[in-house]
Amino acid sequence: MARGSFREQVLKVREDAIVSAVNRLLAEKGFDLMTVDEVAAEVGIAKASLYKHFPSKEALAAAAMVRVLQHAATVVDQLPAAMPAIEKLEAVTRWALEVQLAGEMPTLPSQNSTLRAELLGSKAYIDLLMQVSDQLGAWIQQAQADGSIDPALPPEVVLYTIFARACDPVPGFLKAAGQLDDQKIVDTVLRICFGGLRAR
Amino acid sequence: MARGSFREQVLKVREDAIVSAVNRLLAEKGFDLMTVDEVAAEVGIAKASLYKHFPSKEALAAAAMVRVLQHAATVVDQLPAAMPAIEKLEAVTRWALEVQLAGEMPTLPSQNSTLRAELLGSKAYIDLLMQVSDQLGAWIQQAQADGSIDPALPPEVVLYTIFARACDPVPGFLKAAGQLDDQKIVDTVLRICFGGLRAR
DNA sequence: GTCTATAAATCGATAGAC
DNA sequence: GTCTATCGATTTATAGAC
Repeated sequence: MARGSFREQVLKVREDAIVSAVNRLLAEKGFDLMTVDEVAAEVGIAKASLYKHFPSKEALAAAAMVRVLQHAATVVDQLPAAMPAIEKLEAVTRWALEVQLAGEMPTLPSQNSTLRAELLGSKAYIDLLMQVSDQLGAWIQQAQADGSIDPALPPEVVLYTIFARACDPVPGFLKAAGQLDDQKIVDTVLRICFGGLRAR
Repeated sequence: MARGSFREQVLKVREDAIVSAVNRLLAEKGFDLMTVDEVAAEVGIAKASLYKHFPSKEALAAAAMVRVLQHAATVVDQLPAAMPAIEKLEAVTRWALEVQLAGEMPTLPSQNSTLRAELLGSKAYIDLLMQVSDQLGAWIQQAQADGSIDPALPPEVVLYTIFARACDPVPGFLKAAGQLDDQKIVDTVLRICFGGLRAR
């Protein structure tokens, strides 16, 4: 029925607005310093209303992580199939650095056990994480086979190193220092990640 | 007078114990999740007594950061003068990775403004930070001059990249994954930092 | 200086009216 | 579902006795 569908759409739009606010606040101050009051204020609704949509602060954070993983999965899917594996890996890493530098990459503390439990209990999160990890893992294998990535490196170290660019503090520090523009920061950090500090 | 000196020593030992507890807790759960109650409990004194030694939670964290910087300064000072600059940089980075992997590297959130103010207001912290940064900066300049570090990289990016190894999440994830022992983790992360992911 | 006890503020979460 | 108002728990920090 059209009326119900419309109301569902309104609900969807509101929840999108909530997740956007959570995403921004997570990127800006992290999970611990983000308060539910702030989220409600940014969306422009009462805190109690917020809890009608999401049952807990952890669920809010999980929703933001699911959405950023959806973005990542889209980026991964839309890379040209003909592109060499190493370039695909660089492209995804570049995307993560750009999102982070734009202040739109949500960051979660890996120590918080309550939050960990919520994430591990979210099927959407786990599925997306595995989907992205599997695709990156296949490219890493290819890149090591064709000799573009050092075959001596354990593949999971390569994967973690790429994932870690999403929460690398270096781009933020460089931006705060103000000497380099965003483009140069992304280029340099990407270059160091794949090429290392040593000269070639 | 001996009596006063003795009591001062007792005080010093107690404050060392406090800073050690703070150091461990900061490494384990970070600033936000560390509570002053926990610190007091770990030291075995009442919270009010703790506040007689340090005026705030931020001051506790700053004291831990000063001590780890003192350690870093010692490590930097004791490297053989004849060692090539690039090897000195690698040695310092290795030390930071080992300390972090041992769960003894205190980590602070860079977003917390109250904490930032406390650190920037601590002369001991600023002096040590500049001392270590200057020494590393000189080595970076040497290494770029002799061609062992890519001269195209902005020196401050190299410095930040090395500093960031102290809070790199990759070693912890690899340890949690359980596939590699500590030695191998440090070697691999160090190799990636200086050599990059790409094959040579 | 160390303790017990508590103040003061914040935060996650909920009750209940509409 | 949205609101106002508030609970209950936690946390930083302090008062005051010894």
